[in-house]
Amino acid sequence: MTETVSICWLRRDLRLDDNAALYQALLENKNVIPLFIFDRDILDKLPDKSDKRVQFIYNELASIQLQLKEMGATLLVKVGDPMDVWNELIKEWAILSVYTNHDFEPYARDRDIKVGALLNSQGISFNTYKDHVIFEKEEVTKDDGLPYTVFTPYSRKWMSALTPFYYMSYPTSKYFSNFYKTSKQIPLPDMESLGFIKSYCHYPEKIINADVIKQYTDHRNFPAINGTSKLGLHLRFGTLSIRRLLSYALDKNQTFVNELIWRDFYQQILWHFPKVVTHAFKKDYDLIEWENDETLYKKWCDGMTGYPLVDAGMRELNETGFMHNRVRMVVASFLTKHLLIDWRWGEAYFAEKLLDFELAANNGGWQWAAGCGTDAAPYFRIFSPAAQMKKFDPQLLYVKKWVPEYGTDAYPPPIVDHDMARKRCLEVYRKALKPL
DNA sequence: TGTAATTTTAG
DNA sequence: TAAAATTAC
Repeated sequence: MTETVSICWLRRDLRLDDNAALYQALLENKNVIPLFIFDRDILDKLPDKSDKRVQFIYNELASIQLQLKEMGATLLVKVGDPMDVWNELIKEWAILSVYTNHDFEPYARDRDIKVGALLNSQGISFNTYKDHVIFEKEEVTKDDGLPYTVFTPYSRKWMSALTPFYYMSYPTSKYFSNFYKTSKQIPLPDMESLGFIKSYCHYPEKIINADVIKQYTDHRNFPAINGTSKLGLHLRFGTLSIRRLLSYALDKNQTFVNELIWRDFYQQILWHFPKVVTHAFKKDYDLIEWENDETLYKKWCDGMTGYPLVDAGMRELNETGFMHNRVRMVVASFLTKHLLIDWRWGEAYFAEKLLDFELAANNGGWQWAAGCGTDAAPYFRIFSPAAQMKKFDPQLLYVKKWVPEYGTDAYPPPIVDHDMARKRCLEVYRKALKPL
């Protein structure tokens, strides 16, 4: 191979449209090849071998492959440890430069430092871009340059810093002629060779629903209403550009925009405070003496707690890979505060089950619920599952959909008494946080 | 995006 | 006396 190529490494940005790294790659080069690496380290840790997110990635790659084929180009898909793969690629191709988008997770940061060093040592430039968020890293900080750890002032600064520059789409398609041209398509490895079983799943559509955005403020808290966008999966894997979604929502609904700001907020928290992956943001909270009762944990997982709203949420999650956000808060509060089970257990369960699982947001949400996170609910803010149900599912439409036996003998009695659990939680938290 | 107990206020 | 406001956790 004598002709040089440039590679655009896709990760959580599975689209050809409005993609920062791909735009730069195509603008500055000819012979651009998009690449995806199925990372064995990540795949092998997934306990469910029919994981629907792996299938989602696979489907999207197949779709990208098809789009490229129509242009006489191809996608390159590799399987293995990223460092091994890059060592191979260096031998297989005369690589001029590599382009990719930022990923703020500790594992990804470490990986990218290593890959960058390897490429640079071979005289190959490694160019990285912001794509996944509107503002990253130090772009929105307090006046003294320190990161915000409270949402409200962060969101104000975020809004005041926002100009169209930050949500303009990258016109990638203008430069599609710069893809590496080949008549022979490189086939995708099949799911079996990745160690997974093909699964068929109905994924939330990549459609911005005008009514949902318009009515978001009034409808978002009611799980029986289809009032949320369900776009989390597409934002997670970059099948929808955050810039396109923001520019659509910006003049329509600030409440919805705030949710997108929460997304940036937790990404920058993860960037500035990577220890949150394993530790409470407020470190005294790591002193809480969790009960960690495995039997109760199992009942929570299975939606058999005897609290209808909690059980409805867990059953929705188990069956669909989705849970309404209001209910996510309720089940998280219940696990940590009523059952006194370590928030990391709940975080791990969500990570396994949610199609829209995103480390930054999931970790932020769980630490918020447990009270130990940034801008977290004070520890004495304990949701009453019954009161939440009365407020947000007064007709029991959501509960009855997921817990049809509610109200019959078949439904289990509560696994803990609310009053007792509430008082116990206050005591246990107070004990750990006494020095405050 | 909290709840429950207690106190105050309107009528 | 019930609703509203306040307070404590």
